[in-house]
Amino acid sequence: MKDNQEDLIRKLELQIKSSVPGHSVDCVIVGYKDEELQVLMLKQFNSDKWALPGGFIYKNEDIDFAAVRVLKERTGLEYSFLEQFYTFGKYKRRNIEEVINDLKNIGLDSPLIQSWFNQRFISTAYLALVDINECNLKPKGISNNCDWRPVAGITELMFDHNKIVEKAIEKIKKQLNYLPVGKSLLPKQFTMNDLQRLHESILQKKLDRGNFQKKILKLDVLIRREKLYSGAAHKAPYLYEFDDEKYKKLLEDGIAFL
Amino acid sequence: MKDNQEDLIRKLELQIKSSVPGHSVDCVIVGYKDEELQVLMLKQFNSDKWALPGGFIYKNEDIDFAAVRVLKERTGLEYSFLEQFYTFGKYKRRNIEEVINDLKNIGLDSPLIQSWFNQRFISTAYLALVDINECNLKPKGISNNCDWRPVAGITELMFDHNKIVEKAIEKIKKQLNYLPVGKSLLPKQFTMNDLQRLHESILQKKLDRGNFQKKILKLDVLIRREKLYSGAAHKAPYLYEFDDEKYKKLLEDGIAFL
DNA sequence: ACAAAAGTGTTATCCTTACACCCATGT
DNA sequence: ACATGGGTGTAAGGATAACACTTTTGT
Repeated sequence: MKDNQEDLIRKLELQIKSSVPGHSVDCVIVGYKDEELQVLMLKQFNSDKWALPGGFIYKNEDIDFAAVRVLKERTGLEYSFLEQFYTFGKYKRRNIEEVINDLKNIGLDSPLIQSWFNQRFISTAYLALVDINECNLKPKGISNNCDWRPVAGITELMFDHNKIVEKAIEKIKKQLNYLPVGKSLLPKQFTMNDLQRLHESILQKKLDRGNFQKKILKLDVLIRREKLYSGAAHKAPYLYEFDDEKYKKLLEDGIAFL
Repeated sequence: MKDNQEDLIRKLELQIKSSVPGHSVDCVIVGYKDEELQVLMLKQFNSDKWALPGGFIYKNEDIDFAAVRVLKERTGLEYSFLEQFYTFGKYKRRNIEEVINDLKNIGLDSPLIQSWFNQRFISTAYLALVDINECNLKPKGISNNCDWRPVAGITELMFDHNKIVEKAIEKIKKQLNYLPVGKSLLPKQFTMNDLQRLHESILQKKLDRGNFQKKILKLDVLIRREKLYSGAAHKAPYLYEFDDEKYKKLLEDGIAFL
């Protein structure tokens, strides 16, 4: 137990020494489960508050790649939708006392670590859209707890992370207008109803069934597969999947669909 | 002359000491003149390349405010459209040798200054839309030249500034779909033709005169004023100005007009 | 009178919206 | 047979795009 702690301290110090000071990345990793958007959150430092997964930027690393690294570390995913969306740089965005306290509580208070976390940090935030079923959550390093939290039920987070999540969700809403986000958030095959409920849960409003279907199909990015017999007492719905070719083309052409 | 140089060095060193290391802001300040979008650019350090106006972030200053400060320093404007749009953090985004060389050439090579500019810098970029007629350009500090450059004719800039400008222009195009940018870029009063040409120069395509007029007027944010007699041999056009109240409301409601 | 550009009108077409209708399925 | 939800159809209204017509102005 003691050794483990020493190990952690040495590891963290090593990371600190090879990272850019004063700047971090935070990832809002969004998935979809139980008909709700979910954000991957973790409890760091034994804190009582949830926080976004984040990381430091190695001295010779592009910040975009730091975000890719964080995403992979937490979910195991290598390729996924990932996009920078805002940089949070308010002078007092972090409550430093809180951090130092948590560090002490968990016994990670070497001088180097203390002075590192005592800095002002500017954080660049990234939005990732992932298929939850493909994620391999692994609590790592100083965070002992890591789980999906429904967007609607998010309470007070660490620092300014509530604002970060808020801005990320806004971003998704806008994305929806020119990007069929289902490709990233749903499993490979899904029913039209699945897709509609996803859109409804993002837009927070009911959509007309018939019109939704027509609109999506007119985009010409879906392939209709065999029917899904769910065992329910009604017509079996078709399964759909995205046509990779056409999806790619849609992205390139940057076509609006609103 | 020597004293002046010493002064500059001391001033710069003072600024360096009170700034956050490794992070800067760059402003793409966009105006409209001669039927073209124009970007405010400057020649720093006697370099042969143009660069965007930028600045460092004081240790106790929000980054947003650093951008406000840069905008004011360069244009004299206090209130204007100003929005963060991207953070550029590639490891090798700046050619450090180039900078050090320029610093030497101009005689600004104290050890502190050298080591400061020798750092990796991550830069958060802001887009400002301004009315050129209201700007008071003032070359200041280490930059001896400062002027409006037409977007179309921009050649090779310092560092990754070409990319920054490119992304800013993309942003404006998107803005145009839900924000009548004329409010920020045109003088208080203008003709419908002025506004149309502005839109055309942003979208890089011709628009139908009749349809444009109807579309804009339907937005219900313009007030029609007296006619403008230009002395030309044709019907005099009306002057228009934005209705501040309705414009504000439009922004709040976030109404799309595409 | 005429050219030039401003303001307004007309029409066909497309897209959106609301809702109705029929179809397949398991009980 | 029937309730349930899936797929498709229709008609009204609104937006868009192309283009024509009328008006005002200085020469």
